[in-house]
Amino acid sequence: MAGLLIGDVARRVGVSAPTIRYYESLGLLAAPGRSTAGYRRYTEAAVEELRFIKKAQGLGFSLDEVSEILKLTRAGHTPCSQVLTLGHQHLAAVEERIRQLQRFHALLATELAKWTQQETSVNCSGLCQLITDADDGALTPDTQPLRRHAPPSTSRLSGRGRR
Amino acid sequence: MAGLLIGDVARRVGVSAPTIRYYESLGLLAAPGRSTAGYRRYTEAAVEELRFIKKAQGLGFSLDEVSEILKLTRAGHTPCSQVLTLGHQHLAAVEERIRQLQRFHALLATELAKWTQQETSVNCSGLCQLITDADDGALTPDTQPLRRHAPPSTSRLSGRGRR
DNA sequence: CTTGACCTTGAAGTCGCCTTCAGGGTGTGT
DNA sequence: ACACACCCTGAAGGCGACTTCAAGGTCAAG
Repeated sequence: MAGLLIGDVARRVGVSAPTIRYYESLGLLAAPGRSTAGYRRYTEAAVEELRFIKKAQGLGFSLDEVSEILKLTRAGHTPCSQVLTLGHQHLAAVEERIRQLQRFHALLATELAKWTQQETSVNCSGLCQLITDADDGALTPDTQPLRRHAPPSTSRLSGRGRR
Repeated sequence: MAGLLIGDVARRVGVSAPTIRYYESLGLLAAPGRSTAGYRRYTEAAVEELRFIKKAQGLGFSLDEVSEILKLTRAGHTPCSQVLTLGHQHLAAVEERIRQLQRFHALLATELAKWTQQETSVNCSGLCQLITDADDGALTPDTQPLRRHAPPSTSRLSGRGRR
């Protein structure tokens, strides 16, 4: 009656309970009320805030940025112009990244095609030509390694202990 | 005369000296000869290897993968079929990532456009609408925050101490 | 013979975003 | 009375690719 338990919120929003505590520790999520036993008791508003955080994160904002936005919001300022600016920055970054990846894609596809053809004549003279021949033009200074594009993590589902 | 010092190699390739040592510690880069004083002495071949590593990395291979490729190469096997397999995997991953980013881009652009129009009516009621209104449809489970797209790091330039 | 820019090592710190652990309390059904 | 699923805290671990630190040794120029 006194509100949702952390696990309920977690299940509703689709994050883990420790994640929620973590957000609270960052000051991202306001500390909720507590039951006599010390259990966190959340309101629907808190669920919405959490959803907001997740959504913002999904939109490419870092937790730091989300934190900024929320601070401004809570301080009464409408942070939307800042959000807009950040948003445009993100948009530009995304565009750049897409272009980068497309160049890379074309390059990789071409190389792979070349290689699949002359399959037998494997002239990996010292260093594999596939890579050595790569056109530098497609490479940006800090091309990202495409991290975790298929992580065997059970995390996000967080389907631990249902009742 | 005995070869390049680690700093020379670093400057030539555009990485930091510790990075080179780090690669060596990973077994990525073969341990070079040493001067009587114990200084690493590199050959041009080593510079090429390092360039190879950086290029492979730029192509989206992780250091682990680069390591695999190099091990196979050194073992005399032409790793090209493996590289080919890895390459195809990367191609698929890149395609997926591009699709993801394009969905994200469309979403963000739409939201920004909406927002730029009704600029004045900034009704950030509690939580910024810009984000709250975002369509869930485009958000993938693990959309990546596009980390470090403009970090104030002096790292990569590594213009420390020239003589 | 000192200065200062280089080199050496191993260990620890950084970043972002959590997850996992250890050790313990709470609340409900049987 | 007991099991069992939940809750609490603070600390530590993990990923990937490095960077930074501490505490020294080396070498060429002035």
